[in-house]
Amino acid sequence: MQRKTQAAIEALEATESLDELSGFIHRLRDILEVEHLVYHAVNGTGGQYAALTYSADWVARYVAEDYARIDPVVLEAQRRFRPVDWSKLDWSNRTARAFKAEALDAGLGRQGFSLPIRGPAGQFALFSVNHRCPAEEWQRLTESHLPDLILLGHHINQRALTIERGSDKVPSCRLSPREIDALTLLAAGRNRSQAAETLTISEHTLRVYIESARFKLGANNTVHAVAMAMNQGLLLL
Amino acid sequence: MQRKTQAAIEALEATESLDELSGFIHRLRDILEVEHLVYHAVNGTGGQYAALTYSADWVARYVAEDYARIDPVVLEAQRRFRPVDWSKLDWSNRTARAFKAEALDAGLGRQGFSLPIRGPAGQFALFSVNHRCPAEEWQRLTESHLPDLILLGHHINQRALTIERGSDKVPSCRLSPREIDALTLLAAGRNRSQAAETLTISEHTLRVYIESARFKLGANNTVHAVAMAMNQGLLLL
DNA sequence: TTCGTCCTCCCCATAAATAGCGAGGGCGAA
DNA sequence: TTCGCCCTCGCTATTTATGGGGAGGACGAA
Repeated sequence: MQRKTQAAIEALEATESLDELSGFIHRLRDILEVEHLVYHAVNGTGGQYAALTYSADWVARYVAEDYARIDPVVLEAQRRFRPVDWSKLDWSNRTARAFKAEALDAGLGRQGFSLPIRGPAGQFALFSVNHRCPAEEWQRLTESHLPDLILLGHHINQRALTIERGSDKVPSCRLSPREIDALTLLAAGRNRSQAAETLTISEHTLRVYIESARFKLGANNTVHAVAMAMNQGLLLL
Repeated sequence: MQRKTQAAIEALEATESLDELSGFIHRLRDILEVEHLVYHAVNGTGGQYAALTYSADWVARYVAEDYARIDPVVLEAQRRFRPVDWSKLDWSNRTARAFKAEALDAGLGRQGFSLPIRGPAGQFALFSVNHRCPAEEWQRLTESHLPDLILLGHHINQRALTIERGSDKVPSCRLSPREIDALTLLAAGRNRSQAAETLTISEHTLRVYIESARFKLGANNTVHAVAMAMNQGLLLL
């Protein structure tokens, strides 16, 4: 397995476009001998990209119905660091059961897990493996392959980031220290007068920083500026 | 090496407190036979924790001078997904050179790299390896050990999260879909009337959602609420 | 059924942020 | 040295957000 992973990662490095990445995902599915493989990324500014082996029908329905909002796997993975085993989630409520029925209908296997991956600027991706086998076999599979899959997931994400913007680095404008201070304090919940007091400057000066930051970031207003700065990892809080 | 990593991860699972984690870092440093090892985490709400082998003096100075704001390694790692090789950074400007001189003075080796690790709710950690050896040897070391170190870093972070709050799950309040919609649009730069128009509801209704979200999140104002929601990964944008 | 939560709508007064005009000194790069 | 950027301060007017009070229907869980 380790050898296979190494080979897969090397093949991955050769992918130059999102199409090739999709092809890679399909080949990797065959190599791993599982039912489905999904890489799905959402970047901090709302752009989405997926490379997956699900049927086009299921993908279309998932997107159209905005299932990401109710999919228990997505909801759980967003709050966790560890891989999420699908069978260990709460499928008891009505929406979850309906969703699961639809998923099985669309050809998904009953076993699966999803690996949350987070990148810079609020980027979030899920690398999911889906399979059709007895629970014990699935248990063995996941335990033995998890380290390799974690590594693979991270490399895929890194590759996707690199393809998307030529590097995995977030392009970010430079804010001056004071501008960062100002936005940080606002993000922490202070209003302008409190923030100015904290920085021991006049409220007007603080305002100048906010305006300047807004201008640099191309933000429409303060809320927007803070959100953008957070997305770009400019605020240490 | 792979065997060592496996053993280390198993030992890691047995740590039950932050002190034990610190002890683990020290032992791991000896096992890896490197100069220094650092795990440093910042959670979304500003809490910090570090387990490291640096001298107490250097740590005290780093914290007192708020070096995280100027440390080129930290600044670069925040915008990247891949490990950051210290030697490949820009050390040319004045502050960076002064910082490097101080670091070398404090007993750090010239070689090093840092692995950015991101958890839920805006959590960010750096797992850094520092060593004292010729550049070519360092090159070989990093190349051969990188996969293991990535795995180790993630396990350490997971362990730290688990120790800190009993699980790696983020306790987060539930926002209703409309509340999420409202905050998301505000974060995207729209004002209330525009956001209301987008959602085809009255501006007043939108306001109710924002207030409700503010209340649930315990936020002082809208900017704060958006920042908190982003930190908790509640906004998909 | 009842309770809680969510979604939707309205008015009014006050607090806060935004937009516009200024000004001057410091400090580094070209 | 000049140009640009950063830091600092003041005034005024307008727009926008917040806080307080209401109200009703839908829907799911206990």
